[in-house]
Amino acid sequence: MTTDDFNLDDFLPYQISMLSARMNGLLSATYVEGYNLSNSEWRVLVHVARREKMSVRDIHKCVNLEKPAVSRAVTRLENNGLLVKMTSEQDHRLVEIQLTDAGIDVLNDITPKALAFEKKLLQAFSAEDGALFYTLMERLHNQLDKDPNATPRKPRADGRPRCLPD
Amino acid sequence: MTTDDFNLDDFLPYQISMLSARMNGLLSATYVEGYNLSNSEWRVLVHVARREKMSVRDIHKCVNLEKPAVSRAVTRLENNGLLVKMTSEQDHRLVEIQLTDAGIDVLNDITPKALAFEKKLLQAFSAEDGALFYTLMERLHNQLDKDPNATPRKPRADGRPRCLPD
DNA sequence: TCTAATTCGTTTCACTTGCAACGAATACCA
DNA sequence: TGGTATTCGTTGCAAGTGAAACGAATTAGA
Repeated sequence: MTTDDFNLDDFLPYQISMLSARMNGLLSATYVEGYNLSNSEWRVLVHVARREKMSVRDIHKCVNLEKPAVSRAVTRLENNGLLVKMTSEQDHRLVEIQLTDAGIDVLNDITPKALAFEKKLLQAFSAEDGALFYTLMERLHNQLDKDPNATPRKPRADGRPRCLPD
Repeated sequence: MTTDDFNLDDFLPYQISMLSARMNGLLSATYVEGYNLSNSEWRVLVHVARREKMSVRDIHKCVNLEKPAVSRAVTRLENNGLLVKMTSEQDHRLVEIQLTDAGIDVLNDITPKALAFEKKLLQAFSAEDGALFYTLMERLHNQLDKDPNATPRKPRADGRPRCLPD
């Protein structure tokens, strides 16, 4: 195997990285529109919407963000009036994060746009291909799980237990 | 559409972002191993291997890196003795970048590891599924191309013309 | 030929990020 | 109960990134 034969463009991790960058770059335009939200802030906002009294740790556990990133995003969002932060009564280490009405408004405005963006993307696929693509991504995740050095996958945040506060 | 119905985990851009992050995070371990190369530096190194007398602009045009990122990566690689930089005779603005023997050695060591990593990932797929996955990614790229705000896709760097210095 | 526009690579700046360390609060356990 | 460990959120720090600006070199056009 000589070095010359290696072609970055066909290299799977690079391809996915490129696709991700393009896609998320374009998506940013959606939620930056008017509100100037960063990617991290949007993720936090979306996740906090799931439930009242979310803690920084809850968010960190579910969304793919480091603890400091969550902390800072929350601070910025609070400064912009989109959420409020109160120290928990039961455990003074914990912070209870909650959307404000303004935060809810913003989210209600942005969410449909984000979904429309996704929908437009998915027009590239037939219904079966769309499902297949998700399946294939899932297989790659499973393959990554086999490597102990891989970043562990974040649990799902939806209805099923895995991620809601214990 | 209420905000609560939105599930980040099923959101295509987020999913791809997660997959990319996990995959590239794990890959980094490969080329950091012993050489302490950053992602940018590895991309530059790989690309420079394609041809002698590569310029910063050539790299920027092909690899998905901003010009300043390329410039700095090249500087670091030069300081580490993996490539040399000479101003072009014909055009004094241009820089001619070229791997050193040390650079070639490093690349010859890392490349097979990177390919092995990719191969292991692809074990998640049957041969047909692998090809299909690439096809589906291609369709997503095409869909992104339709949006004028999307970052234009970098041309391929392989034998076929698109990317080699004009 | 002489000036203006363009190109190339670098630098600067503001911003984000990941990692480690820290103080405060709580849990654990002899 | 008292002392150690652990957990939580924040902060500092070093490094990386994107956008704009800049100087040097070249090209284009009057």
